[in-house]
Amino acid sequence: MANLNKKKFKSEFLHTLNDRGFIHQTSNDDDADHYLNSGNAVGYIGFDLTAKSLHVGSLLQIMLLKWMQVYEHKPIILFGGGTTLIGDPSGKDETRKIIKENDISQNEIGILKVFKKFLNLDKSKIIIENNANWLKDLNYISFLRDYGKHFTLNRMLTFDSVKLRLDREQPLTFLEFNYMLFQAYDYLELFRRHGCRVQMGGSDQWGNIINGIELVRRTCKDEVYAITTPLITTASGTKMGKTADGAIWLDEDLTDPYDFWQFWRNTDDKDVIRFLKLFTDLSMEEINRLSKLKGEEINEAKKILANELTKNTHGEDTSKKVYNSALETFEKKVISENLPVRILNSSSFSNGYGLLSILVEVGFASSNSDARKSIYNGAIRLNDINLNDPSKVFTSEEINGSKLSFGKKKHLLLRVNN
RNA sequence: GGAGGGGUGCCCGAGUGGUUAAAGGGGACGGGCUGUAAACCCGUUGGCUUAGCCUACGUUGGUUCAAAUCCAACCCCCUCCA
Repeated sequence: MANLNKKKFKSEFLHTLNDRGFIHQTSNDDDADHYLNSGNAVGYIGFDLTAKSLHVGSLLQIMLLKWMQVYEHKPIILFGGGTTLIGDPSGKDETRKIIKENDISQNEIGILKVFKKFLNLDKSKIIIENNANWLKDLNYISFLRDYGKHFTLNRMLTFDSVKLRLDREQPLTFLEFNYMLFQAYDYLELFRRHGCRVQMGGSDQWGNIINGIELVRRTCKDEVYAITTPLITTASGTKMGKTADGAIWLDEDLTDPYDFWQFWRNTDDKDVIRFLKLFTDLSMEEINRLSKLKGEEINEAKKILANELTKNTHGEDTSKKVYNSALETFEKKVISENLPVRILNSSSFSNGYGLLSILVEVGFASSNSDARKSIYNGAIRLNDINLNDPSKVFTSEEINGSKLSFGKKKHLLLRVNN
């Protein structure tokens, strides 16, 4: 692979991607650059339908599609309605749970909702496909005869997705082993149907994509390309987008916009500039300016990161609101009316509002024991006053409208519902 | 099908009859210091009506005053042989 940092791309699309740190590997980059320079290129990214929405781990791929639209290429969103029935073994060290077909179609609806926030879904600007359309009715024998003959086990066994399982002594079923054939076939279908010549994806998709390129080459004698993005980890080495409370979703019903904003605000110093390049569309000039900030000033860049992302994901009004609540809570140190509200149902607290029960109810503790431990650790405050008596019982008046805090960063407004 | 090795808490990994809710490390969370950062120091990390009790070391039975530790059967994984 060429040294991409020094590489000059002619196409604006690849140039921008390279500048902003999106590119991990490309296949045949001179030809790909030429193709993407000619305007109206077609490129796709596949999305599994394994969850009811997308989280920030998918944001990088969404941004790729967005940059395609910016440079007037035509992106394809490929929903893996068919492949999700199998489960991609890439990067997984254990077999995926089998997902029901009904859930898969529900998931598609939720995921489409996310794309609507970031992309222009007008039919002239984007193609939305679902590989169930061609995979579900495939004839096994003819598929094997037509396409299976292009794949050798010798080669398939060398792919990382396979090796990982074998090395870790985890089972890899034949079902999953077939996944890569289907993804290769997807690329072929999209090439035939839409002239698609670019497939993008995370670096763990490299093997799958290369298989597709190979299949197109063998069956159509034509050249298509791969672009993979680096695996985004935080400075502390963890996978992007996971917190103790689970994934950070791009859906306000799954992750409160307040928490979404806080997630970005809490970015490690060393990650801020990289994330601004990857996850926002701020100009490089602006980002370069921010990269000169030092020490405490970096907090300004973090706020911009959080504001931009919240704006793009949840809209301008919501972004302003959660920004204000952060200012009030962390800088003015007042009880912000804009904090996430948790309603306590009076019927569940007929014996008074016991502290342990409240903590479990709002999700600050997983059990009463867990709540006790947090109290012991000095993590719990009500209106900024430390609570250290696990047997404390409040009246509804004491609780209603109060701010309950877990640690320094998690704050909720309590409301009592009669 | 045969021979051997192995299945321990979120993960890795000690533990071969009692003082083991289970060493150690990692991760995570909390406290301190800070800048809602990093690093560092300290604490927590099965559940409950918490000075006590209950459930736990692949599953099910058994031996024993006492089992993660011994025995039997079963399930799963790995290696070598067929």
